Amino acid sequence: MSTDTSDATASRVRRPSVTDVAKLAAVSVGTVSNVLNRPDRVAAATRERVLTAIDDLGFVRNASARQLRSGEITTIGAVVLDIANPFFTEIARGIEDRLAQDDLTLMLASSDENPDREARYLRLFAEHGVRGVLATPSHGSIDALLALRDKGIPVVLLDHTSPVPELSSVAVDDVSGGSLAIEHLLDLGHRRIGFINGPLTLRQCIDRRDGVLQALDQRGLDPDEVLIEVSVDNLNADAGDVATQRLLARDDRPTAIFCVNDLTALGSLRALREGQVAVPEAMAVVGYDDVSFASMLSTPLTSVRQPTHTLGWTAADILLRTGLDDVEQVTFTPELIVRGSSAI
Amino acid sequence: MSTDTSDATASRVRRPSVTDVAKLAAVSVGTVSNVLNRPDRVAAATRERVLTAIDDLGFVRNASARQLRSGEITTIGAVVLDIANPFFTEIARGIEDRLAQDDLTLMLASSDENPDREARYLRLFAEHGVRGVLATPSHGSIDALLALRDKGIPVVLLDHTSPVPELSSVAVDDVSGGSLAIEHLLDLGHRRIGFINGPLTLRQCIDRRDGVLQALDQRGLDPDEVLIEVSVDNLNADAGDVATQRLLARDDRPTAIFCVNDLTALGSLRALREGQVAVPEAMAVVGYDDVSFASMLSTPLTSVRQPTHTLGWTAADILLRTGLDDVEQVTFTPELIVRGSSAI
DNA sequence: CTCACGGCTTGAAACGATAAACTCGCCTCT
DNA sequence: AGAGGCGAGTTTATCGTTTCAAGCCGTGAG
Repeated sequence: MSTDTSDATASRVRRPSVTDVAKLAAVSVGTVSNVLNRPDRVAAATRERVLTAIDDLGFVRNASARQLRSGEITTIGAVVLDIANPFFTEIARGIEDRLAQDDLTLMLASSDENPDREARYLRLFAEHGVRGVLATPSHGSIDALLALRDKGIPVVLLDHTSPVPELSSVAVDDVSGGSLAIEHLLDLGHRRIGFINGPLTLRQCIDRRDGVLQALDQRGLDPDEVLIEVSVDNLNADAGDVATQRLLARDDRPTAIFCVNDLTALGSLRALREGQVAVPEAMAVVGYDDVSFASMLSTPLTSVRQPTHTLGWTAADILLRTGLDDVEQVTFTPELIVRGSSAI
Repeated sequence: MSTDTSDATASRVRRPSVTDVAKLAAVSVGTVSNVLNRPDRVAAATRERVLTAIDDLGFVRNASARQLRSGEITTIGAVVLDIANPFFTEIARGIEDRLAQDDLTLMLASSDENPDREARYLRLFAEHGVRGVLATPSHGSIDALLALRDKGIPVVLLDHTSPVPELSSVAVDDVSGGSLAIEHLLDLGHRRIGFINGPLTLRQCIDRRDGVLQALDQRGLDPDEVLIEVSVDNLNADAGDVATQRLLARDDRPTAIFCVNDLTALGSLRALREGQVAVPEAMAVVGYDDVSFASMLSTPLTSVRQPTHTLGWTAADILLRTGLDDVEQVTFTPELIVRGSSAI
């Protein structure tokens, strides 16, 4: 029995290589390579022999050696802000679907809005020589991405309009999304509005805020009077919960809250329920992203919808179509979905 | 402008290699390699010179060549059933967190319950020579996973008790989870219960069903009388919606529904709302997974909670700790979280 | 004065797969 | 009959990195 194990172990020590296959099939390595890559150049009988040998040995191509020699690459890398956020998994899905068309694989990583983590993944991708990178940049990582591009790795920004002309990007117009949300609340008559925003190091947060301010400006309203801004570090439910509690504790409690994304809004709704604040009667809530469950919440959530799947698909498509040769900057337009959390 | 582009392209043709660095720093390639891997063996002055050269050239290690020569591997692969399902993204998170401790990277892929897709990813992982594989097997893929293990790639099954003694696995006891759910409904007095289950090719679906049947048996109830089984192909909201409509159309409409996962339950709740069926008064609903938003739904969802993050973390931990040397099969116990969708 | 030693560096041989160049019969065409 | 072409294989250089035996050189012990 112990013999069994050690035998098995021994046979596992080294993966069989083309040389082993060649030996067993009594041909040269070149022929094995031909069977693998240009089967039509090999006589049927020989091909059969080689294939049997491959089967017998359990041979699997070594991707490293293959890539080293041929330079052919089948992987592309993507860094998103948070893999636990449905918004990003839907994007990932869009990416995967586009890549599958070309038989490519996705290396998916989550930066957690942490520039160090993002940098680490970008380095890793570069070392692996990925065919290209899709990234939702966090603060200050544009330079790293430009450097990547200069090294010959095509980059497409995800959910982020490129701040420089050299990078392709796919984004949703978050400024107009921010306007959409706040105008809706203003139309409903709200004049004290809480705005739970994420760190202003994130482009999404900056833009949505700009949209909010623009809309106020257009109506001649003073942001200092209308808006109560609360900032959170993470764009998740817990952060939204805490921020909402802060808003509720204030003397000048707002009558509406605009949350920078749906996860935050989820937490906000939780805090409101626990604080026994009626939604939308005592407090209207608007979220952003329109994640799949937004319509199913205790109070269906009004939210700004973005074409997530299309976003990912398009980003991958631009990457594969243009490579380094061209720059394309696409912006989609968001749409407000009004539900029970704001309208009565 | 077009000149700009072509210039840039030209400079990108070849990535700088250790040889280039060595030349610039006027040392041998061996020294460069030492700076990279065993910096303490290199004199400080030399090390500085090499590091500057690396910086100047923008040198990035070639992971393929590195892996080819040294055999050292920093990637592990994971195939889950559906990356859009929060249950699996939480698992992925657990995996990532464990891997980060050892500075390893995750290649995450989604099989969509499609054995061909799964097989393709497994092959890809094998070619890349990953350090190990975590997989939520779909129907019939156990053999492929055993073959992988025989090739020297450690495998840990994810959310799946190993049917064979050779494979490590991390799972939640879905049989007892199924019992938990159905006993809860029986305790509430329900005697006609709809059971929206996924394909019986999925182990999760089989086990939860077994748990249901066991619980009925234990109470001396006849499954044929109590249970109305409806089968869906996909474990998502739309499938749950359609299945629920089918249940509602029946003459012997049930008074409760047990959905095999929360996404299905989400769809079920949607159908019930649209059909104007009061939950839980006219229809109790129990889900499975306790995804993050289960508590926030229009009717907070009773669900069977699983330790998702821990599941992923443990799977990765077993993989890294034991490798091929040992087999560990861990089973966690699920927990019923009762909420408004079942209790009045 | 020699020799051994230790710190630092070098140079060349791998790793596994690929592709270009080449060999060797054999057939066809002029 | 000789040139040329073709099909089926083989040989071999090569990708970029790591590793390892070997070399160099100054120092302290014998």
